[in-house]
Amino acid sequence: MSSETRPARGATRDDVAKLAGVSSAVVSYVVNNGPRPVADATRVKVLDAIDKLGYRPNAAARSLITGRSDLVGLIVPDVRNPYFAALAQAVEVEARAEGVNLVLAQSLAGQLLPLVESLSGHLVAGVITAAVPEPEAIATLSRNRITMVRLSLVPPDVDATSILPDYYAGARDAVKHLIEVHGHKRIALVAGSDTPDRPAVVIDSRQRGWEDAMNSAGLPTDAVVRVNWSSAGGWKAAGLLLSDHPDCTAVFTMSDQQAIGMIAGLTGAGRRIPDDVAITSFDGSPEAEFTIPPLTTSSVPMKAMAKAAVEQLLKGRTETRLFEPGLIVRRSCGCH
Amino acid sequence: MSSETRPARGATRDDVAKLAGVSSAVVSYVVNNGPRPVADATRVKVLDAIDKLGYRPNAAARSLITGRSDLVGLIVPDVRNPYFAALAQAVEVEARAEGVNLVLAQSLAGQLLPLVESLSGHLVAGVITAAVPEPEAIATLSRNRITMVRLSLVPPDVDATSILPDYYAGARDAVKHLIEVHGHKRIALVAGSDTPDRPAVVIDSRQRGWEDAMNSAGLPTDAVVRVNWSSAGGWKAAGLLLSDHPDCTAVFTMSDQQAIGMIAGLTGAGRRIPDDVAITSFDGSPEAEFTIPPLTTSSVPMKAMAKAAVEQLLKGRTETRLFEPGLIVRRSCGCH
DNA sequence: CTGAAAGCGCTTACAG
DNA sequence: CTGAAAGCGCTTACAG
Repeated sequence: MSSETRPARGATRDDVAKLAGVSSAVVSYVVNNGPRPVADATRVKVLDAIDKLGYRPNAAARSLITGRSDLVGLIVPDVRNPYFAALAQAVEVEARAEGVNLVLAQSLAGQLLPLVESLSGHLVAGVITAAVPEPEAIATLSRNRITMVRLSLVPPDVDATSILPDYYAGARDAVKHLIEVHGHKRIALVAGSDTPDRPAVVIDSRQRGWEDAMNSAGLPTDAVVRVNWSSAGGWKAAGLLLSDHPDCTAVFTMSDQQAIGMIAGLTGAGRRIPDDVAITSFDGSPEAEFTIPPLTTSSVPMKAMAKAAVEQLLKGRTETRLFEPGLIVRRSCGCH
Repeated sequence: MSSETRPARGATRDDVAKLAGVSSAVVSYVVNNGPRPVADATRVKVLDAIDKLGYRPNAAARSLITGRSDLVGLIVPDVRNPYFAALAQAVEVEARAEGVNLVLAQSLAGQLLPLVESLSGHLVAGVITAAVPEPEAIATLSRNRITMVRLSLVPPDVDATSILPDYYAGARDAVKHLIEVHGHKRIALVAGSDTPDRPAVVIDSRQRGWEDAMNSAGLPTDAVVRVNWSSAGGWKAAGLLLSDHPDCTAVFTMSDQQAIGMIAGLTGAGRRIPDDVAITSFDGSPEAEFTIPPLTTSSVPMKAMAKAAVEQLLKGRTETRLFEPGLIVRRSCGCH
């Protein structure tokens, strides 16, 4: 199944029991704070022995008997993408706070099934995914009764536990800002796609947010550019915008990475931001503060979402929850 | 020790054995391709049964008996930092190629000891760290006979297995480029530090590379700015450069994140890059392509390093290896 | 080539 | 409050 290395045996529970002069069951009671009470004097002896021996419970033995582990799988497309890096960082922090170790798996444009199979063998307490799982992967998880939580994954399947930002409201409010505060009438949408050539399988709620904001103001929604969710995609979108929709005075990009590439592309083409083209984005990533000009963006409450995801997993809840982004206003939209 | 959820029991080896009409030992032989040979006809029966039952070996039971697991710990300060994200991505890919699952742990300016203790309990095959471990953490690992590989960690302790870029040569060559190709005479160093207020505990080899390049050319090495390894640090460095070393015509930054912040800071202050201040950096991160202007940077061969780190861990080797960065020339240094 | 059996380090009824 | 004992699902000598 895998390449592995040297054994790493340390003191066992029996060693501790012997040194403390108690039975090994008592050591368990102390280590786990139950399920039987232990006299204080006994507890002290055991704790001393544990300390003296540097004893760590063997997670494998514990897993074997309890049928679960303190492992949770996290699946992201690619941690190099700053959005997923932020997501992974937040989930790791929340998981650790709950005593859970995070197994990182990247789908990198591949199938999730092998990842999920590998994770199942570890009796993971559950899987948090920010990548789209194919039906086979979902089936494997459910066969092994492993909980799956979708984090920031659009769109949620029906019945699936999802923790996600309110993409719709965030996008709508950002576009409204461009319309109502800055008076723009021609605002393009830079949509994200993993397969830019083909139309999206489902409409991203951010697109609906943009459309509704435009429609409410009686503005046209014909200027749509669909590119990868990356800086390179945004760069490409800059070119498409200038050639296909030269009359647009503003843009809403679905991700900060796209906005970063777009700024580079537009600036390289001699356009000034926000004077020639105003930009508002979505994500709220830290690097949005250091673009030139600094980027106005809808900030996703990642920490709260990560916490909710870990909680759902551990508590076994299955409700879907929406988190409101907040617009961080900087110079790229024309403010200041 | 931790919050955990529902059991996830599936078919066991005995179920497979029963269905295939063989002993459970034979199932092991098939699953593990050894250590005993199995007749082809028998193997087929077993494989069929495995398939039919959706059987996955229980990693906990296997770990318990073999004393090791297919888990490897990866410790980074913070995955949100694009450099560590790139590192984590590369290590995850190489680990998975070897059938190994990566447990992500972030030190986030805290101690490594609790992370290491948590990992030890899982009989991890080893730990790869890009964060500085304190002596207690090192002791815990060695007590549990867990191999530690330091990846891109400066400076390596004596005797520790380290996989790192040739910081010295990379920095020296980058600075030489500024001197020899572009004729700069006053080149500042933006050094990194986790504690900018205090002097660095050890001299980063990148600093020595800068110094030696300057010294060889008979140039002064008094312009040093020490800031955090972040965009925010680079932004701050821009201010310090303009106030403390206004005569510098070029800068070598130790990390791309710092360069990104520095570009934003200098541009915000009305300086043109590379005309007023030329910049060369270190890392080779993807976003360096989308700064304005695009950033010249020494590219670290992360994939090769990650592969070497995983290999060292699994093979139990302990040599230290250096990897040569390559200078990616873009516009920030004055080229093109 | 195949199988019966011991044992990895734990947890948890159960009995005291 | 404490302990003896069964058993989680595997691997691997050992015997056949």
